[in-house]
Amino acid sequence: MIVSSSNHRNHRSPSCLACPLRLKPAFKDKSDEEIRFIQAMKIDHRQLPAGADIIHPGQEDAELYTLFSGWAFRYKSLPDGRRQILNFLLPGDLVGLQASLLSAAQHGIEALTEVELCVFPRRRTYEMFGRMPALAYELAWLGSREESLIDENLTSVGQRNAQERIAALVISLYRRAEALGLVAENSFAFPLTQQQLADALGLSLVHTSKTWARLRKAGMFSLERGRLTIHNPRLTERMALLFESELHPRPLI
Amino acid sequence: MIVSSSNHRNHRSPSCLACPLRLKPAFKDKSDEEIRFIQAMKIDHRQLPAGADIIHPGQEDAELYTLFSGWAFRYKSLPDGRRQILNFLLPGDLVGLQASLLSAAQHGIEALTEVELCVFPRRRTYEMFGRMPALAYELAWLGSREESLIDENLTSVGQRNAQERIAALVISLYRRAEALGLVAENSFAFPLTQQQLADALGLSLVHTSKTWARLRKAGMFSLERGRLTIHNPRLTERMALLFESELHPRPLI
DNA sequence: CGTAATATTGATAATGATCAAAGGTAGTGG
DNA sequence: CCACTACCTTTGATCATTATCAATATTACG
Repeated sequence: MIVSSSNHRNHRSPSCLACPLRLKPAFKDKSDEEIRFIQAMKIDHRQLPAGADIIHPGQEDAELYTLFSGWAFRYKSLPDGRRQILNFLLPGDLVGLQASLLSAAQHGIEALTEVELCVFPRRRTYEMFGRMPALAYELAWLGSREESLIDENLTSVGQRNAQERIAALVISLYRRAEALGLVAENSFAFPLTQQQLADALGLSLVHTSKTWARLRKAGMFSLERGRLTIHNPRLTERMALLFESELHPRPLI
Repeated sequence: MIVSSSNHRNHRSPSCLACPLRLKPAFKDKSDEEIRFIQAMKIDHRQLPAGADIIHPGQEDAELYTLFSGWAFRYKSLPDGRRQILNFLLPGDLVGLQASLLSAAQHGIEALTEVELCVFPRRRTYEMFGRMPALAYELAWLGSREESLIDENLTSVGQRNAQERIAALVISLYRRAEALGLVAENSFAFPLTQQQLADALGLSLVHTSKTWARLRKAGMFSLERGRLTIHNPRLTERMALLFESELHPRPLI
């Protein structure tokens, strides 16, 4: 399913000034002028069902989006069908910055749940750099933050074993959900299938299922009616072998 | 070894207008005005030996660099010493964009060979966004290109087997060297140790050595006096399972 | 209620990790 | 120029983790 069909246009487009995402702790304060500029740039507000393609691999005219609600993921596929999920996108995340700066998308982006997207014209990205440097800087900042997330995933897949990878992924999503105010009593909505987990972790479906079950039975977390509860976040962080950059001016070894 | 020591300052700082990197096919044309602005921003030209830290993990005041000559790599370490090499940096690449936009470096950057760096003040990055939007856009573009490289590495480490990973890494470096005009008769300078290869591929040193030897004996490439020759680049690309995004509007599966 | 998608489990195979030891190579200093 | 050292590479043997195959629950949904 391709985004460009207009059936999903939502005419009750919310005002950016009143955007609920502005209230979240994770969001920096923006001036009203900037918000008005964003509002003027916004050309659409779209709703898409779970499983929809937001950007398909190779697409050359991908617009720039902001994820207003729901989850999505970026992925890359090999010619034989294997695919790697690169990172997950949560509300407030920028969608398609890389695709709109490069001439063609080197990856796909798919809606994981039903999503709402704010749509901005890629053609005017360059204009924005000229007229709203603070926003352009913010864009670059968001891009760097995404890169940092991918760095973390690459480190996971390259160096951690199955248990550690699951712990790292789960705690990373937990922390992000927490920053958005989506965590209540250590639990948050967790819409991933095990196939998607496997594709993100670089593991087979079967091994993912077994390791997931083992950690669940060991009491690391539980999953009920689509909500994941992390019983001891700090412990999970330690099992994921997180945190080193703060400690060592030079890598240990 | 930390970069900030001034022993490595080189007072014969070359003019940006005459920068040899401007001549390379990979570089877009910039106006003389932009080049003069870059020249004015440039505060130093540094030389560092192989193995030197350019940015260390957690560093908060990392400057922004351009790699003038030599190779470097970005990496992340786990508390127990395992490390993942995230990507390699070749001449003309931006060094430390992520570190200068985020409050602290989430990774380290190390010189792989002796390097020369052009140094720009991180404090003035923001100023540049206001005064030279075209350059700011270029910066964001370079950042996206780096992210795209990491996406590719993550896909490799998550989905490809040892042979395919080696083929993919080797061909990726080959293509980048080619774009810089560093390839002659299918061969280019290749300064990596097997430990660094292993850390980039997410494989053990021993398995890397064995697989590397197997591919060498199978005739994929040869390595003599520090130069790698790829005997059949197209074939190597196919063995790496490269290229799908151009072909499929939707992933096969 | 039936059907398709998703999750679980057991058995076996393959890939890659670890351990250990021995060659190479380059650089240093006598 | 040789000997010494440190680092890097190669190789064989064994072990562990993860993949694959196959069959059976379970859940979600029209």
